[in-house]
Amino acid sequence: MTIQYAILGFLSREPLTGYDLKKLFSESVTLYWSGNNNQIYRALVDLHQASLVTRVTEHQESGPSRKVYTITTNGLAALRDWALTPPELPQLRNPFHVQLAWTAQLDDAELDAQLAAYEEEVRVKYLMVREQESRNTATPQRTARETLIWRNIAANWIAFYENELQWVRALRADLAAL
Amino acid sequence: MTIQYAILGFLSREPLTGYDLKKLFSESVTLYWSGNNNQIYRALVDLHQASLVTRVTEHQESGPSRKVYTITTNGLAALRDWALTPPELPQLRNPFHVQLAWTAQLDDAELDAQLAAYEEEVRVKYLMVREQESRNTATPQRTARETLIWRNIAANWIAFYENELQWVRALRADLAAL
DNA sequence: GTTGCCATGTAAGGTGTTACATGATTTA
DNA sequence: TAAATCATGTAACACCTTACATGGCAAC
Repeated sequence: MTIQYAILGFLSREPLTGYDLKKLFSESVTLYWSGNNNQIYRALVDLHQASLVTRVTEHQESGPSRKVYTITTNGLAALRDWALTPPELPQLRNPFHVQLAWTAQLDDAELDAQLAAYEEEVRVKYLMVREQESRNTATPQRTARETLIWRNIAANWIAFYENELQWVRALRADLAAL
Repeated sequence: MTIQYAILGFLSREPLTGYDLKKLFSESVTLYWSGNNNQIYRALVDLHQASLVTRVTEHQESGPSRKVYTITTNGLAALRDWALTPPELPQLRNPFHVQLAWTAQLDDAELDAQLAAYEEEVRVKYLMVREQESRNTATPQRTARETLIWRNIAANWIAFYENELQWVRALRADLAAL
């Protein structure tokens, strides 16, 4: 359900094609959709049927024709209504916790190897998020308020991975001390 | 796929029924399954077919008959193999970020009301997690190492919500200062 | 007497991912 | 000549949630 509003959000800045949206989603770390076609193209059909967007097909000489979607006033109203909807809690799922919880059969070295692998994964992701934020891709910059919000969303992700790194390092140290 | 291993993990401590597992999942904050019947009972059928668990039906005088599942040596081996599997990154999805990102149409008061509502939701959840951890439910306590791990998993969740609280409070202050 | 607990399961539907399918143009 | 990019879409499947269905017993 939410991906439709994420799409409406992007369209509230400028008209885009499905392909554009696909790239925006797959490049973004903060938006959690993988940018797969199935969801995006279906969502666009739904949004169009609900009159929240209009569609114009542009035939190009070189390359395939593109369908450009533009948000309608209905769409803007829907986006505003949704923005006033009660906030949901973040959903965190950490399969590694489940894995960790049941490592009774592993010896100390095997356990630490798993923790080291996790630490490395988190470190790489952390650097990726930081790097992407420093390049500052796709930030709206419409108002100072919006810029502040977008910077803080990115900061939230950075803090999350920092927290995760600290945690796994502390756990490894505690286990070594045991 | 992972819920099967989470079930195997619980069964590695003691034999349990589907109903027991359902309660364990729905009471646990760190395991992210809602504890719905559909997944659990289907997973148990699958595990049984794969010979990772055995099933014994106990007919009770008072109340319905219960099917008690016990892990097999195959099951223990499967759990061990899985514990050595490469760790996955945590998946965090925060619908509120998406909502926040597109609040350009809201005025300052409306925006802060949303942030306040989010802060309150996080605060309540945070207190719940802390409270549950202090009651220390369902901790295995088989070895010092396992106890340390379980305490740290809980600590990770507490830190996560603490981080989220700090973040939203800082953001509200920043926006107020703007 | 209605709610809650014990205990099993099924149905339906929403959400999300990977892979498949097509085909032209540009870049290495 | 192989690959990446532009641009659309479909198929299959995994995952997860809510609600439905049944029925006895205990507690308030």
